[in-house]
Amino acid sequence: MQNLINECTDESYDTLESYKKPTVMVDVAIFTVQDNTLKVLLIKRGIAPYKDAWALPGGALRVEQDESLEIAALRELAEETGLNPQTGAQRQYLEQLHTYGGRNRDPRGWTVSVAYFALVAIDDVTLRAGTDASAAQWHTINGHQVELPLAFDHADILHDAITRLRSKLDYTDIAVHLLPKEFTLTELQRVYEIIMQEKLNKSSFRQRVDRAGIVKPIKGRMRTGSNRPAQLYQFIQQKHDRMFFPRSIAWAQERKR
Amino acid sequence: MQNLINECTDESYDTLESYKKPTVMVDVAIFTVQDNTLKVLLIKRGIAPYKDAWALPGGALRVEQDESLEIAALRELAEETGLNPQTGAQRQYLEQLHTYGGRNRDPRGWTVSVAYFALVAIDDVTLRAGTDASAAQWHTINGHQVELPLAFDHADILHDAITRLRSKLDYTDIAVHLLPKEFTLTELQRVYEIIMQEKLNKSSFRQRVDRAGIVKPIKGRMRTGSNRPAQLYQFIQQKHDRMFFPRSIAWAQERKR
DNA sequence: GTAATAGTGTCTCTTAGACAATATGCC
DNA sequence: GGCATATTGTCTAAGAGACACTATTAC
Repeated sequence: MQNLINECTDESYDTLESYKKPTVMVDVAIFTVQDNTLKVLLIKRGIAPYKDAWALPGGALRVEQDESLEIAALRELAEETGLNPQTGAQRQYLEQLHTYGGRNRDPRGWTVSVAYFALVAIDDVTLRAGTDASAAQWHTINGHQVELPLAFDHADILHDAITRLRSKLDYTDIAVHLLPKEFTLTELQRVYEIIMQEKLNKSSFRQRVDRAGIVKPIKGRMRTGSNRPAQLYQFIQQKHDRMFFPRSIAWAQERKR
Repeated sequence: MQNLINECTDESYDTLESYKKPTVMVDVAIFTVQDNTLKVLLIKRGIAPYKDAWALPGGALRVEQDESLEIAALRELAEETGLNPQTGAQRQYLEQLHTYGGRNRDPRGWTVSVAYFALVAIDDVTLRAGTDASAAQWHTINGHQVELPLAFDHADILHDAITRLRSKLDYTDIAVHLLPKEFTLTELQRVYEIIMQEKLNKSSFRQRVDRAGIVKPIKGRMRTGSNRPAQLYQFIQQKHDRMFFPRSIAWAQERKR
Protein backbone atom coordinates (compact mmCIF):
# COMPACT_ATOMS: atom_id res chain seq x y z
CA MET A 1 0.00 0.00 0.00
CA GLN A 2 2.84 2.34 0.83
CA ASN A 3 4.27 2.27 -2.64
CA LEU A 4 0.89 3.08 -4.08
CA ILE A 5 0.89 6.29 -2.15
CA ASN A 6 4.38 7.03 -3.31
CA GLU A 7 3.40 6.48 -6.92
CA CYS A 8 0.78 9.14 -6.46
CA THR A 9 2.02 12.54 -7.43
CA ASP A 10 -0.39 15.25 -8.52
CA GLU A 11 -3.18 12.73 -9.00
CA SER A 12 -3.86 12.52 -5.31
CA TYR A 13 -7.52 11.57 -5.79
CA ASP A 14 -6.39 8.19 -6.83
CA THR A 15 -5.05 6.86 -3.57
CA LEU A 16 -7.34 5.28 -1.10
CA GLU A 17 -5.68 6.46 2.09
CA SER A 18 -5.05 10.14 1.54
CA TYR A 19 -8.53 11.35 2.51
CA LYS A 20 -10.49 11.00 5.72
CA LYS A 21 -13.15 8.34 5.30
CA PRO A 22 -16.82 8.59 6.17
CA THR A 23 -18.53 5.85 8.15
CA VAL A 24 -20.58 3.47 6.03
CA MET A 25 -23.84 2.09 7.39
CA VAL A 26 -26.33 -0.38 5.92
CA ASP A 27 -29.99 0.20 6.82
CA VAL A 28 -32.98 -1.87 5.80
CA ALA A 29 -36.66 -0.94 5.65
CA ILE A 30 -38.39 -4.30 6.20
CA PHE A 31 -42.06 -4.34 5.18
CA THR A 32 -44.81 -6.81 5.80
CA VAL A 33 -48.61 -6.92 5.64
CA GLN A 34 -50.34 -7.91 8.84
CA ASP A 35 -54.00 -7.43 9.83
CA ASN A 36 -54.75 -5.79 6.48
CA THR A 37 -52.12 -3.13 7.14
CA LEU A 38 -48.72 -2.32 5.70
CA LYS A 39 -46.10 -2.34 8.45
CA VAL A 40 -42.43 -1.63 8.79
CA LEU A 41 -40.00 -3.08 11.32
CA LEU A 42 -38.38 -0.55 13.63
CA ILE A 43 -35.80 -0.88 16.39
CA LYS A 44 -35.73 1.18 19.54
CA ARG A 45 -32.26 2.62 19.95
CA GLY A 46 -30.48 1.71 23.18
CA ILE A 47 -27.74 4.32 23.12
CA ALA A 48 -27.03 7.90 22.11
CA PRO A 49 -27.41 9.64 19.77
CA TYR A 50 -31.17 9.44 19.45
CA LYS A 51 -31.34 7.14 22.49
CA ASP A 52 -34.84 5.67 22.88
CA ALA A 53 -35.89 6.87 19.44
CA TRP A 54 -37.08 4.39 16.81
CA ALA A 55 -34.89 3.69 13.83
CA LEU A 56 -34.62 1.40 10.82
CA PRO A 57 -32.66 -1.78 11.52
CA GLY A 58 -29.09 -1.34 10.45
CA GLY A 59 -25.60 -0.60 11.51
CA ALA A 60 -22.06 0.03 10.47
CA LEU A 61 -20.67 -2.07 7.63
CA ARG A 62 -18.33 -4.79 8.90
CA VAL A 63 -15.46 -4.80 6.48
CA GLU A 64 -13.80 -7.86 7.99
CA GLN A 65 -16.96 -9.90 8.00
CA ASP A 66 -19.08 -8.98 4.99
CA GLU A 67 -18.07 -9.76 1.42
CA SER A 68 -20.37 -7.16 -0.11
CA LEU A 69 -23.06 -4.62 0.66
CA GLU A 70 -25.79 -7.04 -0.33
CA ILE A 71 -24.48 -9.64 2.11
CA ALA A 72 -24.39 -7.05 4.86
CA ALA A 73 -28.03 -6.20 4.15
CA LEU A 74 -29.03 -9.86 4.12
CA ARG A 75 -27.26 -10.34 7.45
CA GLU A 76 -29.18 -7.42 8.90
CA LEU A 77 -32.44 -8.83 7.56
CA ALA A 78 -31.70 -12.29 8.96
CA GLU A 79 -30.72 -10.94 12.37
CA GLU A 80 -33.94 -9.02 12.79
CA THR A 81 -36.48 -11.39 11.27
CA GLY A 82 -34.96 -14.82 11.72
CA LEU A 83 -35.24 -15.32 7.98
CA ASN A 84 -32.25 -17.28 6.86
CA PRO A 85 -31.33 -16.84 3.21
CA GLN A 86 -29.27 -20.06 3.31
CA THR A 87 -32.10 -22.41 4.27
CA GLY A 88 -34.07 -23.12 1.15
CA ALA A 89 -35.96 -20.81 -1.13
CA GLN A 90 -37.29 -18.13 1.13
CA ARG A 91 -39.72 -15.82 -0.55
CA GLN A 92 -38.20 -12.74 0.99
CA TYR A 93 -37.35 -9.88 -1.32
CA LEU A 94 -34.41 -7.49 -0.95
CA GLU A 95 -33.54 -4.56 -3.18
CA GLN A 96 -31.17 -1.65 -2.85
CA LEU A 97 -33.09 1.58 -2.45
CA HIS A 98 -30.76 4.59 -2.39
CA THR A 99 -27.61 5.79 -0.70
CA TYR A 100 -27.77 8.73 1.64
CA GLY A 101 -24.59 10.56 2.51
CA GLY A 102 -23.76 13.88 4.07
CA ARG A 103 -22.05 15.74 6.80
CA ASN A 104 -25.06 16.48 8.97
CA ARG A 105 -27.23 13.41 8.87
CA ASP A 106 -25.51 12.00 11.96
CA PRO A 107 -24.23 14.25 14.77
CA ARG A 108 -21.12 12.10 15.01
CA GLY A 109 -19.90 13.18 11.59
CA TRP A 110 -19.91 12.39 7.87
CA THR A 111 -21.81 9.16 7.24
CA VAL A 112 -22.94 7.23 4.21
CA SER A 113 -25.95 5.01 4.59
CA VAL A 114 -26.74 2.42 1.94
CA ALA A 115 -30.45 1.77 2.33
CA TYR A 116 -32.27 -1.39 1.26
CA PHE A 117 -35.89 -2.31 1.33
CA ALA A 118 -37.20 -5.79 2.00
CA LEU A 119 -40.54 -7.58 1.80
CA VAL A 120 -41.31 -10.57 4.01
CA ALA A 121 -44.37 -12.72 4.63
CA ILE A 122 -45.47 -12.20 8.19
CA ASP A 123 -45.73 -15.92 9.02
CA ASP A 124 -42.10 -16.49 8.08
CA VAL A 125 -40.86 -14.00 10.64
CA THR A 126 -39.66 -14.61 14.16
CA LEU A 127 -38.74 -11.27 15.66
CA ARG A 128 -35.51 -11.13 17.57
CA ALA A 129 -36.11 -11.52 21.27
CA GLY A 130 -36.42 -7.99 22.57
CA THR A 131 -34.01 -6.96 25.27
CA ASP A 132 -34.40 -3.68 27.07
CA ALA A 133 -31.73 -2.16 24.90
CA SER A 134 -33.18 -3.07 21.55
CA ALA A 135 -36.83 -3.83 21.00
CA ALA A 136 -37.91 -4.72 17.47
CA GLN A 137 -41.50 -3.98 16.61
CA TRP A 138 -43.82 -3.70 13.62
CA HIS A 139 -45.19 -0.20 13.09
CA THR A 140 -48.21 0.71 11.00
CA ILE A 141 -47.59 2.89 7.98
CA ASN A 142 -49.87 5.81 7.41
CA GLY A 143 -49.47 7.57 4.10
CA HIS A 144 -45.73 7.79 3.65
CA GLN A 145 -44.68 7.54 7.28
CA VAL A 146 -45.17 6.03 10.71
CA GLU A 147 -46.81 7.91 13.54
CA LEU A 148 -43.67 8.48 15.58
CA PRO A 149 -40.58 10.53 14.81
CA LEU A 150 -37.57 8.50 13.69
CA ALA A 151 -33.86 8.84 14.43
CA PHE A 152 -31.46 10.50 11.98
CA ASP A 153 -32.99 10.98 8.51
CA HIS A 154 -34.73 7.63 8.70
CA ALA A 155 -38.13 9.23 8.12
CA ASP A 156 -36.84 10.38 4.73
CA ILE A 157 -35.48 6.95 3.95
CA LEU A 158 -38.78 5.35 4.93
CA HIS A 159 -40.65 7.85 2.80
CA ASP A 160 -38.53 6.96 -0.21
CA ALA A 161 -38.91 3.25 0.46
CA ILE A 162 -42.70 3.48 0.59
CA THR A 163 -42.75 5.54 -2.60
CA ARG A 164 -40.59 2.95 -4.35
CA LEU A 165 -42.69 0.07 -3.06
CA ARG A 166 -45.92 1.64 -4.33
CA SER A 167 -44.47 2.49 -7.69
CA LYS A 168 -42.97 -0.97 -8.17
CA LEU A 169 -46.30 -2.63 -7.42
CA ASP A 170 -47.52 -0.92 -10.53
CA TYR A 171 -45.38 -2.95 -12.86
CA THR A 172 -43.84 -5.84 -10.94
CA ASP A 173 -44.91 -8.89 -9.04
CA ILE A 174 -43.02 -8.18 -5.84
CA ALA A 175 -46.20 -8.20 -3.72
CA VAL A 176 -46.23 -11.99 -3.82
CA HIS A 177 -43.36 -11.92 -1.34
CA LEU A 178 -45.77 -10.56 1.24
CA LEU A 179 -48.08 -13.57 0.99
CA PRO A 180 -47.78 -17.11 2.31
CA LYS A 181 -46.85 -19.91 -0.08
CA GLU A 182 -50.48 -20.53 -1.00
CA PHE A 183 -52.95 -17.74 -1.54
CA THR A 184 -56.09 -16.86 -3.45
CA LEU A 185 -56.30 -14.20 -6.11
CA THR A 186 -58.56 -12.16 -3.87
CA GLU A 187 -55.91 -12.22 -1.16
CA LEU A 188 -53.31 -11.07 -3.67
CA GLN A 189 -55.58 -8.27 -4.81
CA ARG A 190 -56.19 -7.27 -1.20
CA VAL A 191 -52.44 -6.87 -0.65
CA TYR A 192 -52.18 -4.66 -3.71
CA GLU A 193 -55.11 -2.57 -2.48
CA ILE A 194 -53.65 -2.23 1.01
CA ILE A 195 -50.36 -0.93 -0.28
CA MET A 196 -51.68 1.19 -3.12
CA GLN A 197 -54.42 2.53 -0.89
CA GLU A 198 -57.08 2.31 -3.56
CA LYS A 199 -59.64 -0.22 -4.71
CA LEU A 200 -58.81 -2.14 -7.87
CA ASN A 201 -61.12 -3.58 -10.48
CA LYS A 202 -61.53 -7.31 -9.96
CA SER A 203 -61.70 -8.53 -13.54
CA SER A 204 -58.93 -6.24 -14.73
CA PHE A 205 -56.70 -7.32 -11.89
CA ARG A 206 -57.26 -11.00 -12.58
CA GLN A 207 -56.74 -10.53 -16.30
CA ARG A 208 -53.44 -8.79 -15.69
CA VAL A 209 -52.18 -11.32 -13.19
CA ASP A 210 -53.19 -14.03 -15.61
CA ARG A 211 -51.40 -12.46 -18.57
CA ALA A 212 -48.31 -11.72 -16.52
CA GLY A 213 -48.03 -15.45 -15.80
CA ILE A 214 -46.62 -14.97 -12.35
CA VAL A 215 -48.91 -17.33 -10.47
CA LYS A 216 -50.33 -20.75 -11.17
CA PRO A 217 -53.30 -22.55 -9.63
CA ILE A 218 -52.48 -25.43 -7.30
CA LYS A 219 -54.60 -28.31 -8.53
CA GLY A 220 -57.15 -29.46 -6.03
CA ARG A 221 -56.25 -26.93 -3.35
CA MET A 222 -59.11 -24.63 -2.45
CA ARG A 223 -59.77 -22.18 0.35
CA THR A 224 -63.18 -22.97 1.83
CA GLY A 225 -65.55 -20.88 3.91
CA SER A 226 -69.20 -20.07 4.01
CA ASN A 227 -69.14 -19.25 0.33
CA ARG A 228 -67.93 -20.53 -2.97
CA PRO A 229 -64.45 -22.05 -2.45
CA ALA A 230 -61.52 -20.13 -3.91
CA GLN A 231 -58.71 -21.59 -5.96
CA LEU A 232 -55.33 -21.48 -4.24
CA TYR A 233 -52.39 -20.23 -6.26
CA GLN A 234 -48.65 -20.27 -5.88
CA PHE A 235 -45.97 -17.93 -7.12
CA ILE A 236 -43.95 -18.89 -10.21
CA GLN A 237 -40.31 -17.88 -9.90
CA GLN A 238 -39.31 -15.62 -12.80
CA LYS A 239 -35.98 -14.70 -14.29
CA HIS A 240 -36.83 -11.01 -14.02
CA ASP A 241 -39.08 -9.54 -11.40
CA ARG A 242 -41.13 -7.74 -14.05
CA MET A 243 -44.79 -8.36 -14.35
CA PHE A 244 -45.70 -6.98 -17.68
CA PHE A 245 -48.21 -4.21 -17.25
CA PRO A 246 -48.68 -2.36 -20.54
CA ARG A 247 -50.96 0.14 -18.91
CA SER A 248 -50.06 0.52 -15.31
CA ILE A 249 -52.59 0.15 -12.55
CA ALA A 250 -52.27 3.83 -11.80
CA TRP A 251 -53.19 4.68 -15.34
CA ALA A 252 -56.80 5.66 -14.88
CA GLN A 253 -56.26 7.25 -11.49
CA GLU A 254 -53.54 9.40 -12.97
CA ARG A 255 -55.78 10.43 -15.81
CA LYS A 256 -58.58 11.61 -13.55
CA ARG A 257 -56.38 14.22 -11.89
CA MET B 1 -16.15 11.17 20.36
CA GLN B 2 -14.25 9.31 23.02
CA ASN B 3 -17.15 9.26 25.44
CA LEU B 4 -19.38 7.81 22.73
CA ILE B 5 -17.07 4.86 22.48
CA ASN B 6 -17.11 4.50 26.23
CA GLU B 7 -20.87 4.51 26.29
CA CYS B 8 -20.79 1.57 23.99
CA THR B 9 -20.96 -1.72 25.84
CA ASP B 10 -22.39 -4.80 24.18
CA GLU B 11 -24.04 -2.71 21.45
CA SER B 12 -20.78 -2.18 19.68
CA TYR B 13 -22.45 -1.83 16.24
CA ASP B 14 -23.63 1.56 17.32
CA THR B 15 -20.35 3.40 17.49
CA LEU B 16 -18.83 4.86 14.41
CA GLU B 17 -15.18 4.25 15.18
CA SER B 18 -15.02 0.65 16.31
CA TYR B 19 -14.89 -0.92 12.85
CA LYS B 20 -12.45 -0.51 10.02
CA LYS B 21 -13.96 1.71 7.34
CA PRO B 22 -14.12 1.04 3.63
CA THR B 23 -13.09 3.71 1.14
CA VAL B 24 -15.99 5.56 -0.43
CA MET B 25 -15.82 6.62 -4.07
CA VAL B 26 -18.22 8.56 -6.26
CA ASP B 27 -18.31 7.58 -9.93
CA VAL B 28 -20.38 9.12 -12.70
CA ALA B 29 -21.43 7.70 -16.05
CA ILE B 30 -21.84 10.81 -18.20
CA PHE B 31 -23.82 10.26 -21.40
CA THR B 32 -24.32 12.39 -24.46
CA VAL B 33 -25.54 11.94 -28.02
CA GLN B 34 -23.09 13.01 -30.70
CA ASP B 35 -23.12 12.13 -34.40
CA ASN B 36 -26.29 10.08 -33.99
CA THR B 37 -24.58 7.89 -31.41
CA LEU B 38 -24.91 7.42 -27.68
CA LYS B 39 -21.57 8.06 -25.99
CA VAL B 40 -20.12 7.89 -22.51
CA LEU B 41 -17.25 9.91 -21.10
CA LEU B 42 -14.25 7.87 -19.97
CA ILE B 43 -10.96 8.81 -18.36
CA LYS B 44 -7.67 7.10 -19.00
CA ARG B 45 -6.15 6.20 -15.68
CA GLY B 46 -2.71 7.65 -15.03
CA ILE B 47 -1.65 5.45 -12.12
CA ALA B 48 -1.93 1.91 -10.81
CA PRO B 49 -3.99 -0.10 -10.30
CA TYR B 50 -5.37 -0.44 -13.83
CA LYS B 51 -2.85 2.10 -15.09
CA ASP B 52 -3.65 3.14 -18.69
CA ALA B 53 -7.06 1.45 -18.56
CA TRP B 54 -10.21 3.49 -19.17
CA ALA B 55 -12.54 4.16 -16.28
CA LEU B 56 -15.64 6.16 -15.39
CA PRO B 57 -14.83 9.64 -14.04
CA GLY B 58 -14.82 9.57 -10.29
CA GLY B 59 -12.72 9.44 -7.21
CA ALA B 60 -12.67 9.20 -3.48
CA LEU B 61 -15.24 11.17 -1.54
CA ARG B 62 -13.75 14.31 0.06
CA VAL B 63 -15.27 14.48 3.50
CA GLU B 64 -13.77 17.86 4.33
CA GLN B 65 -14.91 19.43 1.10
CA ASP B 66 -18.25 17.94 0.06
CA GLU B 67 -21.47 18.49 1.98
CA SER B 68 -23.22 15.48 0.51
CA LEU B 69 -22.89 12.67 -2.03
CA GLU B 70 -24.92 14.59 -4.58
CA ILE B 71 -22.59 17.57 -4.31
CA ALA B 72 -19.59 15.31 -4.77
CA ALA B 73 -21.16 13.90 -7.93
CA LEU B 74 -21.95 17.38 -9.24
CA ARG B 75 -18.36 18.40 -8.59
CA GLU B 76 -17.14 15.41 -10.54
CA LEU B 77 -19.49 16.23 -13.41
CA ALA B 78 -18.41 19.88 -13.46
CA GLU B 79 -14.73 19.02 -13.38
CA GLU B 80 -14.96 16.72 -16.37
CA THR B 81 -17.42 18.57 -18.59
CA GLY B 82 -17.03 22.21 -17.61
CA LEU B 83 -20.76 22.29 -16.84
CA ASN B 84 -21.24 24.53 -13.87
CA PRO B 85 -24.39 23.86 -11.87
CA GLN B 86 -24.16 27.31 -10.28
CA THR B 87 -24.34 29.34 -13.48
CA GLY B 88 -27.95 29.45 -14.51
CA ALA B 89 -30.34 26.70 -15.38
CA GLN B 90 -28.20 24.10 -17.06
CA ARG B 91 -30.16 21.34 -18.66
CA GLN B 92 -27.85 18.66 -17.35
CA TYR B 93 -29.44 15.71 -15.58
CA LEU B 94 -27.95 13.79 -12.65
CA GLU B 95 -29.44 10.81 -10.87
CA GLN B 96 -28.08 8.29 -8.42
CA LEU B 97 -27.79 4.87 -10.04
CA HIS B 98 -26.69 2.25 -7.54
CA THR B 99 -24.05 1.66 -4.91
CA TYR B 100 -21.47 -1.04 -5.45
CA GLY B 101 -19.51 -2.30 -2.50
CA GLY B 102 -17.36 -5.31 -1.85
CA ARG B 103 -14.03 -6.66 -0.81
CA ASN B 104 -12.70 -7.57 -4.23
CA ARG B 105 -13.82 -4.85 -6.58
CA ASP B 106 -10.58 -2.91 -5.98
CA PRO B 107 -7.25 -4.68 -5.37
CA ARG B 108 -6.45 -2.12 -2.71
CA GLY B 109 -9.22 -3.37 -0.42
CA TRP B 110 -12.85 -2.95 0.56
CA THR B 111 -14.43 -0.09 -1.38
CA VAL B 112 -17.87 1.37 -1.74
CA SER B 113 -18.66 3.18 -4.95
CA VAL B 114 -21.75 5.35 -5.19
CA ALA B 115 -22.49 5.53 -8.90
CA TYR B 116 -24.45 8.28 -10.64
CA PHE B 117 -25.50 8.72 -14.21
CA ALA B 118 -25.71 12.04 -16.00
CA LEU B 119 -27.06 13.32 -19.30
CA VAL B 120 -25.58 16.38 -20.97
CA ALA B 121 -26.11 18.16 -24.27
CA ILE B 122 -22.94 17.86 -26.32
CA ASP B 123 -22.73 21.56 -27.17
CA ASP B 124 -22.70 22.52 -23.49
CA VAL B 125 -19.58 20.48 -22.82
CA THR B 126 -15.97 21.59 -22.74
CA LEU B 127 -13.85 18.58 -21.97
CA ARG B 128 -11.13 19.05 -19.40
CA ALA B 129 -7.81 19.74 -21.06
CA GLY B 130 -6.21 16.33 -21.37
CA THR B 131 -2.86 15.92 -19.71
CA ASP B 132 -0.80 12.82 -20.22
CA ALA B 133 -1.98 11.49 -16.93
CA SER B 134 -5.67 11.85 -17.53
CA ALA B 135 -7.26 12.05 -20.94
CA ALA B 136 -11.03 12.42 -21.06
CA GLN B 137 -12.74 11.10 -24.16
CA TRP B 138 -16.20 10.23 -25.47
CA HIS B 139 -16.63 6.54 -26.26
CA THR B 140 -19.33 5.01 -28.43
CA ILE B 141 -21.73 2.66 -26.74
CA ASN B 142 -22.50 -0.57 -28.44
CA GLY B 143 -25.31 -2.59 -26.92
CA HIS B 144 -24.67 -2.35 -23.21
CA GLN B 145 -20.96 -1.61 -23.30
CA VAL B 146 -18.04 0.16 -24.90
CA GLU B 147 -15.56 -1.65 -27.11
CA LEU B 148 -12.66 -1.58 -24.66
CA PRO B 149 -12.27 -3.26 -21.28
CA LEU B 150 -12.77 -0.96 -18.31
CA ALA B 151 -11.00 -0.71 -14.96
CA PHE B 152 -12.44 -2.26 -11.79
CA ASP B 153 -16.10 -3.28 -12.17
CA HIS B 154 -16.85 -0.20 -14.24
CA ALA B 155 -18.12 -2.30 -17.14
CA ASP B 156 -20.84 -3.60 -14.79
CA ILE B 157 -21.67 -0.09 -13.63
CA LEU B 158 -21.86 1.13 -17.21
CA HIS B 159 -24.08 -1.80 -18.12
CA ASP B 160 -26.47 -0.93 -15.32
CA ALA B 161 -26.43 2.74 -16.26
CA ILE B 162 -27.33 2.00 -19.86
CA THR B 163 -30.10 -0.34 -18.78
CA ARG B 164 -31.51 2.32 -16.49
CA LEU B 165 -31.26 5.01 -19.15
CA ARG B 166 -33.14 2.89 -21.68
CA SER B 167 -35.83 1.93 -19.25
CA LYS B 168 -36.33 5.50 -18.04
CA LEU B 169 -36.75 6.76 -21.58
CA ASP B 170 -39.84 4.61 -21.68
CA TYR B 171 -41.73 6.65 -19.16
CA THR B 172 -39.84 9.90 -18.56
CA ASP B 173 -38.75 12.94 -20.45
CA ILE B 174 -35.08 12.82 -19.51
CA ALA B 175 -33.94 12.61 -23.14
CA VAL B 176 -34.55 16.36 -23.53
CA HIS B 177 -31.39 16.92 -21.50
CA LEU B 178 -29.43 15.50 -24.42
CA LEU B 179 -30.70 18.15 -26.84
CA PRO B 180 -29.82 21.81 -27.28
CA LYS B 181 -32.22 24.46 -26.00
CA GLU B 182 -34.18 24.49 -29.26
CA PHE B 183 -35.00 21.34 -31.17
CA THR B 184 -37.57 19.87 -33.52
CA LEU B 185 -39.81 16.94 -32.69
CA THR B 186 -38.03 14.87 -35.28
CA GLU B 187 -34.71 15.54 -33.54
CA LEU B 188 -36.25 14.51 -30.23
CA GLN B 189 -37.59 11.33 -31.77
CA ARG B 190 -34.19 10.61 -33.30
CA VAL B 191 -32.57 10.77 -29.84
CA TYR B 192 -35.13 8.32 -28.49
CA GLU B 193 -34.50 5.99 -31.40
CA ILE B 194 -30.73 6.19 -31.01
CA ILE B 195 -30.88 5.23 -27.36
CA MET B 196 -33.68 2.69 -27.57
CA GLN B 197 -32.13 1.22 -30.70
CA GLU B 198 -35.43 0.82 -32.48
CA LYS B 199 -37.56 2.86 -34.85
CA LEU B 200 -40.59 4.55 -33.36
CA ASN B 201 -43.87 5.42 -34.97
CA LYS B 202 -43.97 9.09 -35.87
CA SER B 203 -47.57 9.97 -35.16
CA SER B 204 -47.66 7.93 -31.95
CA PHE B 205 -44.50 9.57 -30.73
CA ARG B 206 -45.78 13.06 -31.43
CA GLN B 207 -49.09 12.30 -29.84
CA ARG B 208 -47.41 11.08 -26.69
CA VAL B 209 -45.01 13.95 -26.43
CA ASP B 210 -47.93 16.28 -26.96
CA ARG B 211 -50.07 14.67 -24.25
CA ALA B 212 -47.17 14.52 -21.80
CA GLY B 213 -46.92 18.30 -22.11
CA ILE B 214 -43.16 18.38 -21.73
CA VAL B 215 -42.33 20.59 -24.69
CA LYS B 216 -43.85 23.71 -26.18
CA PRO B 217 -43.45 25.24 -29.62
CA ILE B 218 -41.41 28.41 -29.82
CA LYS B 219 -43.56 30.84 -31.76
CA GLY B 220 -42.03 31.89 -35.02
CA ARG B 221 -38.90 29.78 -34.67
CA MET B 222 -38.52 27.22 -37.42
CA ARG B 223 -35.72 25.02 -38.65
CA THR B 224 -35.36 25.49 -42.38
CA GLY B 225 -33.78 23.37 -45.06
CA SER B 226 -34.59 22.14 -48.50
CA ASN B 227 -37.96 20.97 -47.29
CA ARG B 228 -40.92 22.05 -45.25
CA PRO B 229 -39.65 24.01 -42.23
CA ALA B 230 -39.96 22.31 -38.87
CA GLN B 231 -41.34 23.91 -35.72
CA LEU B 232 -38.73 24.44 -33.02
CA TYR B 233 -39.67 23.40 -29.50
CA GLN B 234 -38.27 23.99 -26.06
CA PHE B 235 -38.39 21.92 -22.93
CA ILE B 236 -40.89 22.83 -20.21
CA GLN B 237 -39.43 22.34 -16.75
CA GLN B 238 -41.62 19.96 -14.71
CA LYS B 239 -41.97 19.37 -11.02
CA HIS B 240 -41.47 15.65 -11.51
CA ASP B 241 -39.41 14.14 -14.28
CA ARG B 242 -42.25 11.84 -15.28
CA MET B 243 -43.61 11.90 -18.75
CA PHE B 244 -46.84 10.08 -18.48
CA PHE B 245 -46.81 7.10 -20.78
CA PRO B 246 -49.80 4.85 -20.08
CA ARG B 247 -48.59 2.30 -22.56
CA SER B 248 -44.86 2.35 -22.67
CA ILE B 249 -42.99 2.67 -25.91
CA ALA B 250 -41.68 -0.85 -25.51
CA TRP B 251 -45.22 -2.13 -25.27
CA ALA B 252 -45.67 -3.47 -28.77
CA GLN B 253 -42.10 -4.70 -29.11
CA GLU B 254 -42.47 -6.62 -25.89
CA ARG B 255 -45.70 -8.13 -27.09
CA LYS B 256 -44.19 -9.45 -30.29
CA ARG B 257 -41.69 -11.63 -28.43
C1' DG C 1 -84.20 -20.79 0.28
C1' DT C 2 -80.38 -16.66 1.89
C1' DA C 3 -75.81 -14.80 2.60
C1' DA C 4 -71.36 -14.37 1.07
C1' DT C 5 -67.68 -14.50 -1.73
C1' DA C 6 -65.55 -16.51 -6.25
C1' DG C 7 -65.18 -16.05 -10.84
C1' DT C 8 -66.73 -14.49 -15.78
C1' DG C 9 -68.73 -11.63 -19.50
C1' DT C 10 -69.98 -7.40 -21.93
C1' DC C 11 -69.58 -2.76 -23.24
C1' DT C 12 -67.13 1.57 -23.61
C1' DC C 13 -63.13 4.50 -23.66
C1' DT C 14 -58.58 5.20 -24.73
C1' DT C 15 -53.99 4.44 -26.71
C1' DA C 16 -50.37 2.51 -29.97
C1' DG C 17 -49.18 1.14 -34.48
C1' DA C 18 -49.54 0.99 -39.43
C1' DC C 19 -49.88 3.58 -43.23
C1' DA C 20 -51.68 6.99 -46.11
C1' DA C 21 -52.52 11.77 -47.14
C1' DT C 22 -51.46 16.47 -47.08
C1' DA C 23 -48.29 20.69 -46.34
C1' DT C 24 -44.48 23.56 -47.43
C1' DG C 25 -40.06 24.91 -48.00
C1' DC C 26 -35.98 24.86 -51.67
C1' DC C 27 -34.24 23.94 -56.28
C1' DG D 1 -43.08 20.81 -61.17
C1' DG D 2 -40.06 17.66 -58.25
C1' DC D 3 -37.76 16.45 -54.05
C1' DA D 4 -37.46 16.01 -49.21
C1' DT D 5 -39.06 16.29 -44.90
C1' DA D 6 -42.88 18.01 -41.65
C1' DT D 7 -47.31 17.28 -39.97
C1' DT D 8 -51.92 15.31 -39.71
C1' DG D 9 -55.62 11.86 -40.32
C1' DT D 10 -57.83 7.28 -40.50
C1' DC D 11 -58.38 2.59 -39.34
C1' DT D 12 -57.50 -1.44 -36.46
C1' DA D 13 -56.09 -4.09 -32.37
C1' DA D 14 -55.84 -4.46 -27.55
C1' DG D 15 -55.88 -3.11 -22.49
C1' DA D 16 -58.50 -1.12 -18.39
C1' DG D 17 -62.63 0.17 -15.93
C1' DA D 18 -67.42 -0.17 -14.86
C1' DC D 19 -70.78 -3.10 -13.80
C1' DA D 20 -73.64 -6.85 -14.18
C1' DC D 21 -74.07 -11.66 -14.24
C1' DT D 22 -73.38 -16.51 -12.88
C1' DA D 23 -71.29 -20.16 -9.61
C1' DT D 24 -70.73 -22.57 -5.38
C1' DT D 25 -70.32 -23.25 -0.78
C1' DA D 26 -72.37 -22.99 4.38
C1' DC D 27 -76.26 -22.29 6.95
